[in-house]
Amino acid sequence: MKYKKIHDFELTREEMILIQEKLSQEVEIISYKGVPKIVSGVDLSFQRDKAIAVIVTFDYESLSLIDLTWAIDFVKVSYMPGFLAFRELPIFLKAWEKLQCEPDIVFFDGQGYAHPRRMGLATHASFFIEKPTIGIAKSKLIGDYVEPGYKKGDYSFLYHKNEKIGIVLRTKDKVKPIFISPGNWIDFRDSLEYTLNFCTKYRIPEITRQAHLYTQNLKERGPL
DNA sequence: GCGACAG
DNA sequence: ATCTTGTCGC
Repeated sequence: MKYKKIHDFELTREEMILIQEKLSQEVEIISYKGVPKIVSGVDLSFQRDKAIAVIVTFDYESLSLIDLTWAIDFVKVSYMPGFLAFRELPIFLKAWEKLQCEPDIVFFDGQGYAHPRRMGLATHASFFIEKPTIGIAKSKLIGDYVEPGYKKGDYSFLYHKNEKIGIVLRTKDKVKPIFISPGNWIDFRDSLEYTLNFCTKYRIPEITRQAHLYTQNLKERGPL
């Protein structure tokens, strides 16, 4: 949590860019050491000036739910492409503090390394929670790629300025692919493998799909 | 100037 | 992301 104070004040676009550029120098796309046992998925839902964040934690092997925590707070920053972390991290961290278990890896609903300054939501978040992270996006932010095959498991790489920044994965036969990118302290190969572990029968991997279902559910019940 | 643009 | 019903396709 050593970078938390960075968000304790209003930031201009230029200041946010400087923060992203500085943090990006510390990103390490490296192989994950060991086998993940407990993993978490994060998703947020908005309504007017408030938002709710949900963190679901699963057993990597059995895909059974281990824990579920959530938090609600007022949204202070509007959405701006490239600066999603500044809008969603505050509320996410509030839910993170309630977490009783300690996940090995955390999946986020957005980009990781596949960002203009290599500092997408998942990557930025890693510096607060100090855990390996992976970004799972339903659409592309930046980069170029060739359409992957149409069968589940087919994939291609996403490039930006001659650098590999992500993976375009077909998670189900004949459906739009999703965009996977390492957040931090994990590499492309592991990000792909761990994501595929959660690809059962839907386009969105269970780890983030479940978080999204709970987020929509809690909204309907009143809390938000 | 024009097109792109995570959630 | 959010506002919302029916409907086309496998």
